[in-house]
Amino acid sequence: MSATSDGRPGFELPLLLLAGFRTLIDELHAELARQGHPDARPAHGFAMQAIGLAGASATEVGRRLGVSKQAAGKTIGRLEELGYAERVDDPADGRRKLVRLTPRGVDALTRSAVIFEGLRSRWAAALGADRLADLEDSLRAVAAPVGIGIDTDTVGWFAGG
Amino acid sequence: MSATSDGRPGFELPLLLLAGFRTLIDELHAELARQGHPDARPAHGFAMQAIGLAGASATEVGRRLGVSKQAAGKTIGRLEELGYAERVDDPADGRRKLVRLTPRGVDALTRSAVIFEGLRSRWAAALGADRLADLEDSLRAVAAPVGIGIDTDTVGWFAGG
DNA sequence: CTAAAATGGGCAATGTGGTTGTCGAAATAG
DNA sequence: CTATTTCGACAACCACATTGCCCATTTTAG
Repeated sequence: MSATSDGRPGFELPLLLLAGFRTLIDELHAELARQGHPDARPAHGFAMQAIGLAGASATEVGRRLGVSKQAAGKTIGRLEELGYAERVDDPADGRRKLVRLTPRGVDALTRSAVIFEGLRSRWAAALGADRLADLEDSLRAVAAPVGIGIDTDTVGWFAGG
Repeated sequence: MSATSDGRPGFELPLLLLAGFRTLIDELHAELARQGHPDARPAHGFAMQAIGLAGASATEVGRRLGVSKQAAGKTIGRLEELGYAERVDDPADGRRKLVRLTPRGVDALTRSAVIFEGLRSRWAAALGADRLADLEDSLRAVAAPVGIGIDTDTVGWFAGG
């Protein structure tokens, strides 16, 4: 039997993946808001992840996120305004400015990791640990690889800048 | 053993879901571009889905997409420019304007459905039909429900307008 | 039937994010 | 010491979303 004849319309699959993603991110941010980070947005989380605990240059952040350095610079500026990151001059290179997470930024990142673990545990409890592991394995097999430095040009990608 | 101790970091799950979604949508649009719709964007597809073959009012489209009527109106304007939709006065209600897909819009929607079926078949071949079905079942169980009228305020949701 | 309320659609202003182009300052290559 | 490359930022512009406001029309209330 063909894979298209088992009664599941093909367009449902992307919707389910998106719904799963959104569910996790929404719950993350709801919890993050409760824990003192009400103004953190998904885009900020990805950017902070790209900055990392070690810090990085704006260009490097852009590279990790898969966006232009200008876009990265703007997002970093936003994180600065929100108190999540700061820019300091690189003593070794007068052109560069090292972007570092503030303690508040580190706190947000740390809490996010904990919350994500909790959410995954919830899914594991609902589905069974092996079914969840299988789901992850499956996605890893068919989806384009995701690294630590994610691809987060999701906004522009979706809207089509 | 706890679900958090099986070596899989929690933050990978949302990334995998996003990667899966993006993979499908990217491949859809690559194929759509080959088939005569090079300027169709993901957002347009969702909007056309919301308009549907029967047509709808701008307000209704906004409701289905989960965005304001102004936002829906602007997206519809965009679809008009691209030749995918058209606005006609509703003879029964002078306030309303019925948004309808043009033949080109219907073509894009029809082709999308076919392409999605093909993509799902590819996944089924790679994973096995039952593993894919199980993946869908799992997501259906833990993710917020997705209807026909999807939630596509994904852009603003992500960026935080 | 007329006046008030609700509804549909569009305009304007604003916010967030992304893009390309450009430019000055600093590092590096020759 | 020049020439090129790289970093970071500014400007202009696009796409999408939001809220506030306004006008036309339909519906509902009195």
